[in-house]
Amino acid sequence: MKKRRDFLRLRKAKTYKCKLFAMSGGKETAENSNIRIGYTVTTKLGNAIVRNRIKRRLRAVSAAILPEKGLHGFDYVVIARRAALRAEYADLINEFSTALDHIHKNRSKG
RNA sequence: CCAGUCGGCCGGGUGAUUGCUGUUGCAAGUUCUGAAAAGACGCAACGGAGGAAAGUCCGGGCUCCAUGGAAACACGAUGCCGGGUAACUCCCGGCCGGGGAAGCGCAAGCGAACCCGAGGGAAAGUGCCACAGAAAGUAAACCGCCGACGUCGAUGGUAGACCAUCAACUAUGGCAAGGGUGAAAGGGUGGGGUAAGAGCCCACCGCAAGGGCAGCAAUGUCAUUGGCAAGGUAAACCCCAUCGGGAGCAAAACCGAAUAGGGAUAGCGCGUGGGGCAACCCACUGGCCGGUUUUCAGGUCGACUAUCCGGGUAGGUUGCGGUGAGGUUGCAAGCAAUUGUGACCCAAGAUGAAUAAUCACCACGUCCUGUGUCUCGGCGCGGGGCCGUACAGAACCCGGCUUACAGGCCGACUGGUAAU
Repeated sequence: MKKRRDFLRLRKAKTYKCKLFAMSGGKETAENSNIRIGYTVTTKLGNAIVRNRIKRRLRAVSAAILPEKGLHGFDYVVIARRAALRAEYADLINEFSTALDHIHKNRSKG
């Protein structure tokens, strides 16, 4: 996602929080359209070097998991926390997967 | 060899695997996204951060807007001199001032290397100078010094009045040398002089004035004269001189939905007055237009209805990757900044923002340790720990400044020690 309004639309969506990041997600587009994801890394987390590194790690994780576990028509927003910089890759994978399960649960209602 | 100061440069390497991004080539579809504009998807080759890319503090290029003349005022910037540059508040060279170990001088002071300086004007004006101190600027007098024709005492002339000499004390008197306060006390040192003192006088130092000489200049220097007048602060107001349009790539150009506004034409006949049947013409008045004001000149605008048209917003493409104040390098000129000229080269282009990750080996530093050597603290060679390898990410492009930075390399200067 590249537009600010896409991010704002997910502010009230279902959210999963952990030490590494917070993830929001919801069904926003048609059933057959692509999965979309956006990353929020604020200036509080560090300088440009640190922020770029966090975004690269999160992209690597989502590229590994989303093709399998992501749902078409869903938008996701990942808000990074400082711990995401130094966390083990395996921990990131686990938390990311848990977050997706949490968001997808009870999706028939909303 | 050691220590210090100043300046310049570099700022990890090689390989493998997996990714990201751009360009080019090939391939591909009645494909996918989108109303459109436009974009996405495959394979291969090649390219892919910095010395500060940072802060966004100056100066330019570039883009758009504005830009009639004159005068005054205001605002902002700059501020020793010369040179460099596209330009600068930058750079180079010089001058001056301040600091400054050794040294010179009785002293005041002078003072090479090196460091620092927003370094025009304080003998136009105004303001300010805390605390302390008597006094902070038309000087003044706390302690202090002097001291009569005054007071008191002694001695003498003659017992007294009175007079003379000496000592002490003192002022509505003289002084500012010494003490004390302060960041700063109205030239300094030495001598003469005096009741005590004082540029009161003299010598030297400092200062000022006009002059000679040297220098493009800032300025320096020489003698003469003056006789000390002129405390500091302009990064307080101010004065003087010089210079100065605005906004920025979210600039700007092109393509281009919805909705709301805009323009043109027609109708109606519109701020005031006059003419005309009317269209319209003339005059006057008002609003708006440059930082402000004045003046001359100029431009522009005014209600309602209908029809038609096109620009702009969201979004997209270009701008934007390249012949450029370009890079590498040689020669020449110059103390230098820099300039001239020859040869070779063409080098990231993202936009929720690529340039990375993992592993192996090496490199450097550090710690532990073995060993050789000598001037006994280093240096050389070897092994290990796996500890450390910074600051930091282009965002239209250049020139500077400032700030951050693990570690390393080179050069110059000064001083010390040893040897020749």
